[in-house]
Formats: sequence, structure tokens, C-alpha cells
Amino acid sequence: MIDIDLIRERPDILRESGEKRGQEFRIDEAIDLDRRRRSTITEIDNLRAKRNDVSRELGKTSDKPQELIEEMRAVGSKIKILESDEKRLAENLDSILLDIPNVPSDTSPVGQDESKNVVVRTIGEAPSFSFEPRPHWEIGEELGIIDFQSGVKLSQSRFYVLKGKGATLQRAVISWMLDLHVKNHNYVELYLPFMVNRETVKGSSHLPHFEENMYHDEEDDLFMVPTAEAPITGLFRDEIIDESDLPLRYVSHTPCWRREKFSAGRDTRGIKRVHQFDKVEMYKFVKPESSNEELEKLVKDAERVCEILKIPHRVLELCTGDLGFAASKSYDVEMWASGTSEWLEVSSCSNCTDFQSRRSAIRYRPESGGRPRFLHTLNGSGLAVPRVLIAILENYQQEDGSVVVPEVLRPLTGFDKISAGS
RNA sequence: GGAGGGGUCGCAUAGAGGCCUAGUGCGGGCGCCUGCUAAGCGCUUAUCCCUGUUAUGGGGAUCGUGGGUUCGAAUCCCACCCCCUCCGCCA
Repeated sequence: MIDIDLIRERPDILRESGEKRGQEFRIDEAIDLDRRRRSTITEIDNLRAKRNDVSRELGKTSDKPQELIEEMRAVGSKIKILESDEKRLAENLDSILLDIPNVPSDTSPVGQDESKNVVVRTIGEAPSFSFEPRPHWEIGEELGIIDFQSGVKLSQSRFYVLKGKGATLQRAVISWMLDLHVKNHNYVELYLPFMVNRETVKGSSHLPHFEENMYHDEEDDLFMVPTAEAPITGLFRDEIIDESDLPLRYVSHTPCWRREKFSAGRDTRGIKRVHQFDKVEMYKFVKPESSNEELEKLVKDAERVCEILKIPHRVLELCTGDLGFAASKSYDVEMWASGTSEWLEVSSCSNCTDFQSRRSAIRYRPESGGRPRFLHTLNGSGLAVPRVLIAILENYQQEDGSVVVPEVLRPLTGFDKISAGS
């Protein structure tokens, strides 16, 4: 949620933000609704003050003048009418405000689409092969570790089954990434609900604009989490945190469910884009003045995974048109996949500034005292599991069709190679 | 799922139409007292909104949530949510 003060005092900032993102917001309408709403509130408050006075007097005397009671009855019904006006104005205003994304950071490159993203750095060399490297879906099927047909049989397309060493490899990847962030990067591990209520997804700003992409349980009005970002944001909804407790850093492994409605027909082969995937997510609650610095550290934490796995990667800074709804500044981390010869987005690290905390009412009390302030939230994958598996399979594949397990994972897998029939 | 009980200020509790503009205790803050500490004493102690000015201003809202009754609701009525106890079911 953007700051209503921007509507009131700096609509120019929002207009500029809209231009940078290539969107248009109904700012003038919002300004008008806000003005009408405030004057309605003033009117309501004045009437209530009057009624409170009179009622208090009536309470003190045994003599109850009928005409005063009549008058207050009229005031009461006037208040009711104004209240419903106010409610309607607030709803209309909200529906505009909820549609306005976060304001891009001044440092984000300006551009309409992903072609304007900027490569910040590239680390590692693509491995060279003495043979034609194959895509992961061929490798996975041949080794008998990814079973696409069973996924379709059990569910529908874009679901899959991991078998044998494939499943073990995934478990090792998850466990190792969690340990890395907990032990070396100072995050606290969380085990979270995989279904969350409406308030929670509203707070993380997946509602309303992401609604079509989430699986929803009608009976209990719960949403399957599209990312751990949603429940973690909700952890401190409507709470005031002591400044001395900040920053809070969390990491959690959850499945993520997405309908992928907007990607119909894209990436239909393999496990790159599926309805259910696992992810290790990093998340921070920080003081506003430190969020830029924390974003840089967050990216480093994600990159560390690539480095240790010895998989080439690059970091992109997203341009304004490619930024997510809640993000003001984002970096994507991409791993190189030799088989498909493409860069795979394995992490998107974002500084959401006070956008989500405003929406979720997450504040902190300054040590120096004074009013509570909205804190800043950041999130980033650390990393998306299926795409890491893709990168491992495609970059560690051997001429004989086997796949070597990255060294760091071997203590967890208990094997150093996956070969056909093994 | 059934039957009971309950949700009040950070915590604990009082409150049962107007004396609640929510009391008291604890905890927190400031001060006094004081060899030090403790005790004692005094003051203070939430959030949001409107207005406004920079005054330690005025007003409104918030007693689980949302409706209703009433001149007036923490208090009465309705619905929902959550917690506890027992029963049933169950990994």
C-alpha cells in the first residue's frame, strides 16, 4: 500500500512512478475521493461530539426532555447515513490505492520491459562439453528420476514426480541451503502454514492483483501459499516491534503453488515452470535506513548458493517496468543451464520498503521513543529448488548420461553420482 | 462435529445500560527520598483517524470481529472468529 500522503502531497511522484512502470493510476479520482471522505469524517465526528454531550447530560438528570431525545434520534440517523457514505468512499478509494504498486527506487534503471534490465555482474564460466549437452527433461527421464507422466496422471500437466536419487537430491539441496543460511548467514528457520487466510495474502499484497494465480480453498477461504513471503509477512501483522529486536531475518522452506495462468504455453517442458515447487525463502524486517544495504547482503546470500555449487550465475538489476508489484528495487539471480543454453531465474531479491509493512501494519517503536514507524521488508529466494535441480542436471551431466553430484551435497545425498538404473 | 465456559489497556484482573472520559495490581518510564541496593512516595504509561496549529490544542474511534436495539452499549440482542474443558473422531 502506498502512503496516502503521496496522493495528498506528492501526486507528481506517483505520476512519475506510473510513467516509469508503464502504467496509469487513477490519481485525480483518488484525490477527490480522499477529500470527500475527510470532510465526511469531520461531519460525522462533529455530530458524534454533539450527541455525546447531550447524552452525557441526559444521563445526569432524572428529567428527560422529550424534544432533546427526538433531536438526538435525528442526529443518530444522520450519522448512520454519513457513515455509510464514508464507508463507500473509503472502499472506492481503497480499490484505487490497492492497485497502485510500490514506487520504484531512484536507482532502478528505467525501462518498459525485461530487455532494459541491467546485468550487474557475471560470475563463473559456462562449463565446456565434449558432447552436445542435453536438456534436463531428457536427462531426468532417462535416469528415471523425473516422472512427468505420473504427475499428469495424479494431478494435471505441470505436475511431476521425483523418484529415487532425484528425490534424495532435492531433499539434500533443500537441507543444505537451509543450513547455509541458518549457520553462515544468520537467518532463523521457520516452518510455516502452507495455507493462509485472506488477511495474510492481502497484507503481502498478493491480493488483489495475484488472486488469479493462487489456489484457493472455498470452504475455509484459505489460499495455498504462492511463496513463503506471504506467511512471513503476516507473522507480524498489526504488531509493533521493539527497535532493539531489528533486524529480524528468517528463512523457510515451503512448497509454492501457482496457477501460472499468465504463462500458458510458456516453458511447458521440464520442471522450470510448474504448479507446485519448493523454495527456500529468505526474508528480513529492517529499519528503513538500512534496507538498501540489507538488499545487497540478501543478494550475496543468494549468490553464495551458486558459488558453492560451482554453477555460473549472473545478477540483473530489474528495470522499473519489470519490478514486482510490492518491490521498489530488485535484483534477479540467474543460473546458467548448459542443456537449454539459457539463464534460469533462481532468485528475485527485492526491497519492498514500507509497502508491505504499511499494508500489514507492521511497525517498530524507535528506541528514542515517539510514534511507531513502518519498517522495511525484503525478500529473496535462496533459492528456487526445481531450477537449481535443472542447473545441476544440465551442468553436471556426463557424456555417458550420468550426473555427478556437486561436492557439497554428497554428505547429504550419500552418493556422488546418478546413473541410469542406479 | 456435540456440550459447556470464556475473549476488557504490555500482563493480570474489576466492571452487568449513564458515577467507565474503562478502575486496580504488576511490568515499563520520569522524579523525590536515600551511604549503595531494596522499599516507600509522587507523576506517567496504547493505537488509529479528523481538524489544526506548532499549544503539554480541540474532536472522534477502538473492551475478539461485524451488524442491531437505545438519546446513550464493555454492559442488552443477532451472526461470525478465536481460546479453554469434556465427549466423539483421528496421523
